[in-house]
Amino acid sequence: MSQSIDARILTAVRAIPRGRVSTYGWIATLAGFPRQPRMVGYALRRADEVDLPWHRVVNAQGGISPRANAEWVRVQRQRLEQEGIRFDARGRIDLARFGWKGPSPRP
DNA sequence: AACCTGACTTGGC
DNA sequence: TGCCAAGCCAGGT
Repeated sequence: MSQSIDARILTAVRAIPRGRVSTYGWIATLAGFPRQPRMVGYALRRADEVDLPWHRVVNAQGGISPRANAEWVRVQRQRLEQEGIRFDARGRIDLARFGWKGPSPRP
């Protein structure tokens, strides 16, 4: 296909439903790049798309990954809480409850 | 054109 | 539990 890696990753990110979260690893797999979660982070870092729900992507522990500008970490948590997502005392999300691994119907 | 740097995950001690 | 190495793309200097 002629789509760039970034484009495919961003497409997968856009599919995450509101009120749910996905991980770098899951998104990588959905985009067709299993075992390359770093690519997801890199793509998001470069992304400038305004409507992209980047805040719904968290790390495998259900936590928000640190980045250069710590300000965005706060923004991300705030946005997730607005969507009804709960954080535990350690600042982590219960992936078994809020995690979204793909378009397959959730039981 | 080489070199550096970033939103990660997993397996092995 | 925790630290380490490997896997590996793009854009900026």
